[in-house]
Amino acid sequence: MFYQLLRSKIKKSKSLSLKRGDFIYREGQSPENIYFIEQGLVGLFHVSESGKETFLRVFGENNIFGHRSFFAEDNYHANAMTLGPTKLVLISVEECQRICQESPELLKEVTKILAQDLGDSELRLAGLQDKSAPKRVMESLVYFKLKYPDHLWTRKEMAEYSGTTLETVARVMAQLEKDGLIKKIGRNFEILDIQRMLQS
Amino acid sequence: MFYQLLRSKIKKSKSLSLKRGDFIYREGQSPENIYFIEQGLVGLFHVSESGKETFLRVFGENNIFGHRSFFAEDNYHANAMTLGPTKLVLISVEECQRICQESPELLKEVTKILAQDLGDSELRLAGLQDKSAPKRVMESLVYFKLKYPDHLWTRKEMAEYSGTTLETVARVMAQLEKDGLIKKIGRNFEILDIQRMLQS
DNA sequence: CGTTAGTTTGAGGCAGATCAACTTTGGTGG
DNA sequence: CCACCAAAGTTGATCTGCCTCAAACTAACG
Repeated sequence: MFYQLLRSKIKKSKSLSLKRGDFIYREGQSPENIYFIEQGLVGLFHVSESGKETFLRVFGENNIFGHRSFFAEDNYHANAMTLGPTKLVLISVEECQRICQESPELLKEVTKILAQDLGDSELRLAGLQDKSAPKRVMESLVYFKLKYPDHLWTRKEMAEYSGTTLETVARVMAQLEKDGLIKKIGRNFEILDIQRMLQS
Repeated sequence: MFYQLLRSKIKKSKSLSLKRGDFIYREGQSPENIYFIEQGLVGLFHVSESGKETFLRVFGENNIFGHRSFFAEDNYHANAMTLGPTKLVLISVEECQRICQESPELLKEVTKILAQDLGDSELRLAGLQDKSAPKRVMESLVYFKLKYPDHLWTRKEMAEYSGTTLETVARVMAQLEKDGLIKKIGRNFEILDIQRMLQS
């Protein structure tokens, strides 16, 4: 596995414990570390001039983040924020350099992750053009529930991921419950019929 | 430079000459080559079920394409099509494997390209949410004209890149000409005031 | 100079954003 | 344990940007 290989290569690192809503880094900063998630959940958000937020990527346990900027030799293009209590391992850029040189195998794994994420991002870009808002919301619900079933996702998070507004997410969810596709439980929800969620 | 390093590492390759509008590969196919552009221009397009096309990336001289799928170990997620007469060098996946192993330095360069493209794609994703159609069109005009000034870009290409329709592109361009920001020359155009194009 | 691909312009409609008011949830501390 | 309150969610009404459809026009190539 990727993360076991990575951890075995780390000689020097720092740890960091955070609560929900803490920022790990902000757009525009130059990367000082790559981050490994030992426990918890992190979201990557872009905030535009007008204040509109876009939810770019989610990172869960054993994922890394902050690597894009490091490899692009770029400043961060978005904000990284915890979505719940989180324990991180910080790997300095110097350490990253060393690890990459020492283990081309590991470098290739990171390349694979970037290539997959680029594909995902471009398919989302395309989906934004021709899929209706309800359809995008449904896909997001499935994505979040399958990948991170234990997290309580807010309407805002799901809206910013699917490229809509929280009102639209609420309306779509109300309709989906009427149609028997999901069941709302307090602020949480449960998917009753994944098949129909994805095909319609 | 990246492409000189790459070319020096290639031992075995094929060449291919194409005219405008030829497909190099199609969505869903499994990658058999990575492609290097010796001369010409190639566009990467995603076509959705409903038939809507999205222009994902442009590749010019000394660029590679097809690499994302190779590294993601994925099938192609889009169609690659020539935008003009083009001369390609085909590098088989076996050859790619060999080159990556032989030159981690080159691998790191490819990783950099992927990381940059991921950043670009995510910023476009964010821009699609909060920038108006006219603004996105203006940014696309600037992008295309600066990067590939010699190519005659169609309204359709610019629309599919900026996430609008050709009608909207035509309307925006008419207004821009009225405002003295661009000058239309036949089907081509010229930017008169880049500063104002980007700030407004 | 005919043909076709590309472009322009107009009219109309609608999906979904926005604004606003109200309700619910669930954590906190008294 | 309950009352309170801020945060989160719901629902309705309105409004508009831009897509869609349609039709006429024009560039550019053989």
